[in-house]
Amino acid sequence: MTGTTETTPGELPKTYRPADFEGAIYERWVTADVFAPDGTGSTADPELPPFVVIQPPPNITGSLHLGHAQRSSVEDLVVRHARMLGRPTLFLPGLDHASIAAQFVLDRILAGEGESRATLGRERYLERMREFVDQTRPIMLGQQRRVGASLDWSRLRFTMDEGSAVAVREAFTRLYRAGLAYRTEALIHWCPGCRTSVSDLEVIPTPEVGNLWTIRYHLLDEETGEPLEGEWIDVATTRPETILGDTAVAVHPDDARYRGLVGRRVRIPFVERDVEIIADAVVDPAFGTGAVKITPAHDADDYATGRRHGLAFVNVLDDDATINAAGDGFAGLDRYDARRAILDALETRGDLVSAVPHEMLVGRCDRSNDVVEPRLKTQWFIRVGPLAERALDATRSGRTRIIPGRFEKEWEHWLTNIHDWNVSRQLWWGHRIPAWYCPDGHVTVTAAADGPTACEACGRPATELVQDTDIFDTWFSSGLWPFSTLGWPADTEDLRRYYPTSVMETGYDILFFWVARMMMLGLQLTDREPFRTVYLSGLIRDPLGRKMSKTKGNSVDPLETIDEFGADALRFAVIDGTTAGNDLRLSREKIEKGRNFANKLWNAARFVRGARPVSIPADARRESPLASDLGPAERWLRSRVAATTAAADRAIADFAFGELTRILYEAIWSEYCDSALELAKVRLGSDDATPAEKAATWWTLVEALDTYLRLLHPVMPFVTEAIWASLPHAASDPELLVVARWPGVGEGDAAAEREVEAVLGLVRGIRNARTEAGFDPRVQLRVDVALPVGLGPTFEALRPAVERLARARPLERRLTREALGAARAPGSLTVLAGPIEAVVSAPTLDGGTARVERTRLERELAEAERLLATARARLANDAFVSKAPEPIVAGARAREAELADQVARIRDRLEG
RNA sequence: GGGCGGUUAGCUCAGAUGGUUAGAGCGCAUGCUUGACAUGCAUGAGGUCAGAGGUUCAAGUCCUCUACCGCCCACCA
Repeated sequence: MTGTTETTPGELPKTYRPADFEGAIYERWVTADVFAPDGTGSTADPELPPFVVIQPPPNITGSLHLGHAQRSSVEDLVVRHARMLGRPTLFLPGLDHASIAAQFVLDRILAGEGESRATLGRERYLERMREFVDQTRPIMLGQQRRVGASLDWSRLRFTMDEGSAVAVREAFTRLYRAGLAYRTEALIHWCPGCRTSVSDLEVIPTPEVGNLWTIRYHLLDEETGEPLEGEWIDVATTRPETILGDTAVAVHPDDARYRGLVGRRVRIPFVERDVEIIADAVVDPAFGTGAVKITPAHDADDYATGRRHGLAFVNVLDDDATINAAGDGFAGLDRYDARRAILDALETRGDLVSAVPHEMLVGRCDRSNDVVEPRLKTQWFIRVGPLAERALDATRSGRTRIIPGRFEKEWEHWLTNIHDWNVSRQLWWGHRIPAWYCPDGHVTVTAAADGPTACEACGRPATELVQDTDIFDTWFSSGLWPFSTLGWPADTEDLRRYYPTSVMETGYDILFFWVARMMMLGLQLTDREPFRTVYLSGLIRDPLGRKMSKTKGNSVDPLETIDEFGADALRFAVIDGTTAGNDLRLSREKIEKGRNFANKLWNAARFVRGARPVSIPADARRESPLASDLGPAERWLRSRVAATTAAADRAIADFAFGELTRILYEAIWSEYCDSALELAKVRLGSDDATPAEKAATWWTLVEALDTYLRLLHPVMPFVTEAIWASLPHAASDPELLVVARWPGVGEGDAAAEREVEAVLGLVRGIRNARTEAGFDPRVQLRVDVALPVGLGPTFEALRPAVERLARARPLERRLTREALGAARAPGSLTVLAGPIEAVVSAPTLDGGTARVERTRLERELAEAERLLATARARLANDAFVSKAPEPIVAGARAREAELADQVARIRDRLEG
């Protein structure tokens, strides 16, 4: 697309109503096919390196929340910026099947219908899940469009699609062949509510006050092997029901109290099992009684102890956390009912010694909040040690950078202390583990879609093999996301061209869940770091700092916000004032700020359009004004635009997006609207300016606005696109801003900036004096001005503007301060605006004005003297003068001279 | 028990490599129907940068300690 069309700039309605145009603009982008790196509307330079962001796939469980809106906004920002730089840019959309989260949601829905997993059975349950997902998918994709995410919809992926299935099977098979996936019976975390094992990360240690019960185990008579009434050992436990699985009692080897008991045996009550008292350094003699009951099948510590001492492992829990047959008389009871029953029974026997309240951490399921039970189970694990090494190397070497950098410490710590990853889940919605077992216990793992043809070990035919009923942890397929989405394991063109990806943006809360896994699996399977930069966003919180959640009722629906304020306002709100990795309290006020900013820009554009000089036709092609027709205000504006562009470039390079919006807000509102447009109004309406000069003024306004729209587009794409369409464009411009070029940095003009800002300072000074003296804001004031050498031409050029902005007429210019002194009359006001000095004549001469003037000058004098004293003290310090760098010292001297001059001038006025 | 972050205006937050007088928005005060905008304009008030030491010519910024708040990791039954 070359932009040679003769488009007449469109209209800009009087009122900014984002709902009127945002949807239409998104449709235009899609229709023009600008989001695909190779789309027909793309203006990308194929020679430039591609820029790739694979979207973190939101869970397909219902709807997007504000956190998603923020993520999408940040991702879209970097993507749109790269696209405007002309890089082939891929922003790939996706959805995550979120197995456990999705089952949790569906189970609740089913419960409302009187159904359950059990009543439906696997096949019908999965059917229901596919129906559910088919319902939520379009809702979620629609939400992404509303936010304005410039995703390449032709590449939409799902973690349960065929491509992901192939990748999952292939990845697992390769890990298995490399000895990095293994199956073993081990202690895992079991969530009775979800009826599945969960990983370490999904167990949330939750503080609770429970009880520490002390229980008496009777020693056995060494002769008869029968329990002795008078000899015992007291053990402490917080989970009495685990007594049923005890297979030893342990004491510390150096504990004198128990030295004689090591090697003796005790009888475990109820199950009537005789176990040995062992010595192990894991026991803390200072805690409880110093003796610990050992339940190797239901406690991580005890499991390790059991391994060391070759103890028996007795599993006493069923999947639903009821006591199983091993629990003898308590079989069938729920774990907590069993606990009470056991305590009652112990009390009856006289073996319950004490019960004291005890603060402890209880592991709860991240998803269901149920208390998780450690339990023995045969599962698949990923051996992460070697993978973690490579992930660490990626960040240590700088090949992958984490922003903000402080998270690299957590990354280091987690990856160096990582345990093997349990990937088996006893759920239904997910990728089934591609492992088949033969009656002889052999294992066959294959990536083949139809499964193995025969047992790898003994050759038994496929018909005799049974596939593992478990599925993978949802994060296993997510971990392949950066490359499974590009076609891996096939050697596709996409993979060659777009992998490794550029930026991975996500919340810091899933750094380990997801980013670390992608890094480990990516390095192992593709031999490349899957991304160059990890950008971690903070979490969105409510105005009180709480995490947003539907159950708390404090969550905000992004669509409602967009309906009311527009997507641009929301995008601005979640980016402005944020820093990487820091949480954001999102309030209505913040979104209003974004909406107001968009409205301001809208109205500024309306003004510019309406201010077009008659000499310029409505459908004129963009022109660059001649330098000779520019006045100081125009040179100042062009210089400020250049400075803003440079600052915006730097902010984006630093991933400092909060800084980016601050810079643009300031430039557009405070400089462009408050000053540039006000100065331009005067020149455009002046009888003295030539048509060429007026045209130059207008083109300068258009040029500046055009640049600001480009700079702001990645943050607020809709309003900038809408306004841009209403402005004249250059022949080289495309039709849509979304694929227009990012601005280059123009030339600065330090003199123009200095001089115009001095004159603007004079305006502010006069306004200030007027307000303080309580003069009627409407009345014209007579102002006499003394200027420093060199400021004359700029002052003359801007004189009409000053007269209008400060309501100062006549505005007389006297070259010397002496001449100015002569203009002073009783009751007049003195204004010191940097290098400019002015005398404002009071419209009415009275004592009140004089008093106000005197108070004001005295206050200014005190302040100036204080600053001067500080400046002098600094320069009087030899150490400063000799050690500080030359420019700093020179600056300090200039500062001192300026302050001294100011003090002298104020004194002069006060005394005169 | 380790580790990390936060503490800056009434509120929410910015403050690259230490360097003139620490900024913004909201809120507050006063005044404005100035021909783009009351979703606005003008002017102003408001901060011993959590506390205590230290390094330095110079500290909101670097170091140490302390106090609150929050987070991550961790096998005390």
